Amino acid sequence: MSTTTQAPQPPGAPKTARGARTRAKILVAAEDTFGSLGYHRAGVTDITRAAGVAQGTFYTYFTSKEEILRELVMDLGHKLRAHLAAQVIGSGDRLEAEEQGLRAFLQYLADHPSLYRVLQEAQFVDEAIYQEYYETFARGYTDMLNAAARKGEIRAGNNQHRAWALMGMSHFLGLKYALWDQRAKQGDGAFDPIVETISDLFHNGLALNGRDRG
Amino acid sequence: MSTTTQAPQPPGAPKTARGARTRAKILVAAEDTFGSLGYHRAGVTDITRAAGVAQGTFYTYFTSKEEILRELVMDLGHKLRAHLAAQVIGSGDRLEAEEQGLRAFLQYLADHPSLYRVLQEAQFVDEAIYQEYYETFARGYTDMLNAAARKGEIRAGNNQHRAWALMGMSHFLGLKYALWDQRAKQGDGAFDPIVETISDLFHNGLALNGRDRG
DNA sequence: ATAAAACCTGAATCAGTTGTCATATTTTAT
DNA sequence: ATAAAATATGACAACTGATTCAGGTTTTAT
Repeated sequence: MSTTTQAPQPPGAPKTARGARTRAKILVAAEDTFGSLGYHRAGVTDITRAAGVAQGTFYTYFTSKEEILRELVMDLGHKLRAHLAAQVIGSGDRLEAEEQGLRAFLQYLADHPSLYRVLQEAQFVDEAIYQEYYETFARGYTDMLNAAARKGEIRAGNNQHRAWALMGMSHFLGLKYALWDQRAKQGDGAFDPIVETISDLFHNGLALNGRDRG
Repeated sequence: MSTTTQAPQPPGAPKTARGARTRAKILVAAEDTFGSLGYHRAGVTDITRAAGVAQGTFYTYFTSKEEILRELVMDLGHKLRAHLAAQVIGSGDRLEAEEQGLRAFLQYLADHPSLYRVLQEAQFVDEAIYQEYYETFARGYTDMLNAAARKGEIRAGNNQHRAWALMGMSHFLGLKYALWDQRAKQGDGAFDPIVETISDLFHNGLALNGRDRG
């Protein structure tokens, strides 16, 4: 048999350049629409209108509104991780990478506010995908911290706990300063004071005297 | 005129013991129902069924499904703050209070998982109330850190940034360890290792050598 | 005891949604 | 050039779920 085994395309995959274009348009429109209206307020109608196609076309490529959200979440996650990874290369050590990473994250959020909304709302539509998103992130983060600890760049400690704590810090700082506080999102060094505060925490802790205790 | 000026009751306020009871039943039922089904999946029907009253009764006390969510958010916020405040009195200094507070928060979340879901979902129903919740929290937190800095209990630094960072840490640690990781939620010291990790961060930072830099 | 106020009921209304389908158009392969 | 496959259309079926309302029941005040 001529076994030119094609990678089994998912059901709604386009088989034409035009189809691929349309699918992509819908995806972008969904990101915008979910981002501004929110998942529940956004109807499929709103998405297709924004994409400039008919309602029915949506169902040529996606089986449901929920499915497109899932795809969006994975998409945005990949993009963010790629962006952060790119911004962090060239850091001398882990602590420097943390600073760069935080800065890059805040900037990315300010530039792509939809990411946040889509992701956070996904939590209540399909909790599994939300968990997976953060567990994946945390796994990578933990590994990096473990490597840094081996290299003697950071103190020994439970790096899984730390990874979740650091993700939480970034998340809330982003929420407050990149999304809610509009002023000063412009300008390249807009987030420097925040990064500086966190850097100080990493280098010196919060206690007045950096000594150990019980 | 006999000016016995009553505090102007909100529209749907009950005027009878029975009414107050019913209203309370609905509120509790709403917390449970939103908590387990989520805001959107939970119908008013589900709430009233859980409360053991007819649909129509709901609208005797609340003007909309959205309104009861708002009330719930404020309610839960008050309860949580009261709980944390109570658990933290008797701490020697701010750092000890942070540890106690984190432990108490994690335990509270494990015991009242609805809090989290209701609050996070409120974000997409009425963003203003969500912001207000955290801004209120942050304000109090910042004040406490400022006071601690004056007393020399913690390093000088931007305490607003720190407040948001600390809230984020708690939030994510709670998400992961109090809500998602089921194992070991029992037992009094279940969260001790986590608190220990964060305590170490506060006392010694993340860097290997607690020296200052640039 | 009785009228008034408060409270409760649940069927009906009403606005909006997702997802389907028969049909029309465009692209691809021969 | 032409048939087959892929893509696009938009009206519509089927359903969901919030809110209303006219009328019954319980509580309160006199």
